[in-house]
Amino acid sequence: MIIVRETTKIGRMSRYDPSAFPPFAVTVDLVVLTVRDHELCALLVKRGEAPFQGYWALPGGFVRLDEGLAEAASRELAEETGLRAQSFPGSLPVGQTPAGVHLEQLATYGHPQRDPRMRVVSVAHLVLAPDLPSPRAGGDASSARWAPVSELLGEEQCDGVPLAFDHGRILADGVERARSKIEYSSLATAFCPPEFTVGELRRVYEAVWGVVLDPRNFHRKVTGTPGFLLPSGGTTTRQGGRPAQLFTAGGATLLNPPMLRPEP
Amino acid sequence: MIIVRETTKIGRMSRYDPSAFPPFAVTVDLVVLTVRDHELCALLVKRGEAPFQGYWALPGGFVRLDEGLAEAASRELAEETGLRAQSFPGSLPVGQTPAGVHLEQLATYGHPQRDPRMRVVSVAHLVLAPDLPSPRAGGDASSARWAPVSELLGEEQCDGVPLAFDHGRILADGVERARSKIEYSSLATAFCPPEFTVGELRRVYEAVWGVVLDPRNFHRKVTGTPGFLLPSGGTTTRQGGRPAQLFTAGGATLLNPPMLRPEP
DNA sequence: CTAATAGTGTCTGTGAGACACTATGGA
DNA sequence: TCCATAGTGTCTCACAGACACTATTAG
Repeated sequence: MIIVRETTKIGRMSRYDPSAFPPFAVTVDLVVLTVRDHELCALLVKRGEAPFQGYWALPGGFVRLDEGLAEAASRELAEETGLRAQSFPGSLPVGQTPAGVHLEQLATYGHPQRDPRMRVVSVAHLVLAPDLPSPRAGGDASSARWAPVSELLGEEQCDGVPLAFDHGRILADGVERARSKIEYSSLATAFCPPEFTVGELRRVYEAVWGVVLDPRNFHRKVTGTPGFLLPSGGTTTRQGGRPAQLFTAGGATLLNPPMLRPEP
Repeated sequence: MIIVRETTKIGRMSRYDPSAFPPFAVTVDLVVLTVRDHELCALLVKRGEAPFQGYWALPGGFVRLDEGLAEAASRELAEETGLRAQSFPGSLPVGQTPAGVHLEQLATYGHPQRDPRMRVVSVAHLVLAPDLPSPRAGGDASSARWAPVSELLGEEQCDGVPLAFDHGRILADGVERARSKIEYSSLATAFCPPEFTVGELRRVYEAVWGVVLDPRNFHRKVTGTPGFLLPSGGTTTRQGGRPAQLFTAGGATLLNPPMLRPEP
């Protein structure tokens, strides 16, 4: 039987007795990814207090008792970067602003010893943003930076030092989510400014996947997928060469057939 | 034991002050899916106490302070069904027993009002199991049942009554995860007994997707994908007709190219 | 025999990858 | 002029879907 009424034993209490339950702290952590200078980068903040004082960590913070998880992630994002990401209910919490900043729940990490001081369960969220001017962390610019994920992954370290807590694993999971999700969705446009060229979108795929794609086949593929790109009418030569058409993200979210990530 | 010292300033406390944090209850809920009689079914338990007394709900329970999330899900699964699912660390917590029972984290649900009594954050997990004899809920068989998801979804109700809490949405998310994951992984074998035929595997796909697949093309596809199926040598006529080769699940987890789910 | 399922072979259309070729700007 | 990038056309191979046909059991 599931129900036990003794409230003294934390591990064996009634399943839904509201007066006695094991108390957890719940936080949100953010994997904020962008493409800068042909490289996939993640936002890191420097910890100012123990434990892991002086280590780089993912931005995040406590969930308040009166706010939802996506709401908390959104608030932390705004507090630490000034970005605004709108969340709305859906099949798995996913949000996207008109500007293209994308927020979705990633996974939850709750190993009993992941925080040495107390039992913390962290609901990690993934944010995909276009290239941003420069990070600010609550006004303190020196304690936040964009770090290329290639330096962070593999060894899971930053300047030779691992990230705080289990943030190396969370970051790796977030990067893998982003890499696989741009295969079958139009999410790569979240890394682009409101108007972008096919070449700029291709460079996003190349940076996220770390590969080189054939420009001609890529062009044929993305312009031939209905709903992926909407021509905005204008052109630009900001990449040099022949003027390129400008596009905005189309309404389609799922790409069928998907973009294929080349094998190693 | 963790003590909350400052209960007055819940919303504005220091990010990592261990002596003061908003206290949450953390639970795991389980979306346990199986294929019975050509139908995708989910395990439900009947609630014996308020709120939602008498309603059907997903199995689940509190996470203990000394166990991880997958561990808690595993324990609840064993307590409520007798199944054993092994969990191990990986990119997003995923586990699979030799017998094929598969456990993975699904998503986390933490709307402030999802439980009317207190603030509960629930980490939902997805379990895929082969057809099982009959459910038992801690020995109380009358309070657990397999319900076809077709009756539960769409209207998100059961016998005309919705599931307790937000379990209708959690179930819908779990079913969608299962439906999409058998496209590009060999996870459909988790619904099969240790040895199975190509026809039995095809009926799993048909039940989960709710479609009819061409037996010849399906056979060519799955037997032609390296690492998906391993011939076990034996044959069976349990489905009638010509004896069919028996297979076990191969080592491959990702199918490339994927199985294609037919359009409506 | 018939019924049922298992398994193979063949054709066709779609689309990805490779790559030649043309188009249009700037230095 | 050269050089860079944009964009089109064409060929080939892989593979999904449709479906004819054979194989092997039970009844």
